[in-house]
Amino acid sequence: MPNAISELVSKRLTPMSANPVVTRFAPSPTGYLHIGGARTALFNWLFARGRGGKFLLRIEDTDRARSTPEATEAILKGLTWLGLDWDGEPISQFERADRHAEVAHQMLAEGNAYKCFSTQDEITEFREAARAEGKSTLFQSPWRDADPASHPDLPYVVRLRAPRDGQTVIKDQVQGDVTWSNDQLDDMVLLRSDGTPTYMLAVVVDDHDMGVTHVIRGDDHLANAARQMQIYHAMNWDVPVWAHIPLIHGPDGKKLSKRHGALGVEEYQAMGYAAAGMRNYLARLGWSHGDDEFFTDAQAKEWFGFDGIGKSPARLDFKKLENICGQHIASANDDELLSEIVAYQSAIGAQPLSEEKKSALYAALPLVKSGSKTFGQLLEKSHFVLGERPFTPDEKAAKNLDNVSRGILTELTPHLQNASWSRDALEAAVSAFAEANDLKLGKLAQPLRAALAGRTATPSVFDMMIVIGREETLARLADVKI
RNA sequence: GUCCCUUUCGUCUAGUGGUUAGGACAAUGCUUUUUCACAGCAUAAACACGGGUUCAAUUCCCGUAAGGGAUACCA
Repeated sequence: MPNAISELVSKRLTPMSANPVVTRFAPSPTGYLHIGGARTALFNWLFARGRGGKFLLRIEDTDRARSTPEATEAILKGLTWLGLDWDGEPISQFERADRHAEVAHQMLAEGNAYKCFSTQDEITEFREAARAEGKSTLFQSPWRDADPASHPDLPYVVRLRAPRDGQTVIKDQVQGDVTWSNDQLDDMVLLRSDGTPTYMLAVVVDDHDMGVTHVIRGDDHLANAARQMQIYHAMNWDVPVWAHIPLIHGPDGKKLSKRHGALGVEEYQAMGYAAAGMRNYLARLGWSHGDDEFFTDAQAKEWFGFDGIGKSPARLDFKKLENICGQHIASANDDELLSEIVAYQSAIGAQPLSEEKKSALYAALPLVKSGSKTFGQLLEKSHFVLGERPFTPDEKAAKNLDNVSRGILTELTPHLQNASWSRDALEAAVSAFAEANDLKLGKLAQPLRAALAGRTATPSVFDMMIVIGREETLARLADVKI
């Protein structure tokens, strides 16, 4: 009996970890890249990149009915937006079906697997009966020990001859030691009756062939790890280090649904979040490094490890996401910020900015980036350089442009005409005018703001005047003149 | 049904056999301010419950409850 060993034990971080790290992200292309998948990818990326290892991509497209090239495209696009770069070409699991079958046949030849001729109807019937009686629904194939001479000439599946005694323990980096009694694990199907490999087989073969050293994935796979380990053992292959991370839940604590959070990452891009902020927020969800909340990629790569990963599922909190993104926008380099904004606009299908507007926006970035949580807010705040004369004030701004205010602005205009065009001089001129007319600065600044930007949320009026220049400032004031 | 996992402020989390249980987001109030925002200060806010073990339990053990996951010829 090849599987007579009574205990299968996976390994912990072993001295093997001195070898180069190889991680992988293995999405199935049945839809967009959702936020949970994105975080799994991020963790794998962080772990590999922080250790000079490789981060590979494998598309698990063996489910032909549900897999689409569009979905693969969307996933790659999502990862690219998030800034998670992978090594080499993505591997198609489907294309490796021959190799998977080869391994299954090897197991068959070595007696670690067997042909099972039970039909699905028979199995279903068995399970229903077992459930009705409250007994274990684990299917025990009658063919496990059948004499090959008795095999009928019918379609069959290949099943693993799994150990029935003893236990299987996964030394998980996040969950700790998790133990299954082997009698809880049935003889899983390796090859379907049409000869195609099952996921369980394909994952193990691919991870092995790709040289994956650390498998970091959602804890919905924890139970799979136990079964997969039996395959590793049957093939006498090195077992990777496993880390099963808790899933992400929606804000209500329920499983993610379309209503809250289970959006494609491209939706997050369209909502105007900065990719760096997204990475930071996602990394912080379920992982921590002391009290650090805001950090760079370089820090995350250096700090990230299994120790900091929590065991309980985390909820999505858009407020915090916004806050973190705002901090990243504020601290971003202007050139990178500009190109990210351009990408954002194209993602939401907005008119691309002219070169002229782009440089105007670039000049305004230092003024608008500190208070903006999303690119949408940043752009809105930048209206004073992006809009065209004559500015149509929005509702709130219009309130600051009643006849009285416009009269005041008309009187103020000559003082600005004569002022030298520096921030200090302008501020002095406006303050002096306010004082002379017994006005509070705010009384004056609000209409001025409305005239210059047509908005109420803008940078300082003096900063705006510097950015748009004397001529434009005076022209905008002339536009609202009585 | 069976198996596995989880549980610290509303949320993300730090943390420890003896702490005033810390931080962040959100909330509230105040300060600053030419608006929004930013910033600063302050307030409120948590160890799921029940048993043990212990001089001492949020921390260790056992239950209970609640949540989640797995139980496929899906991935």
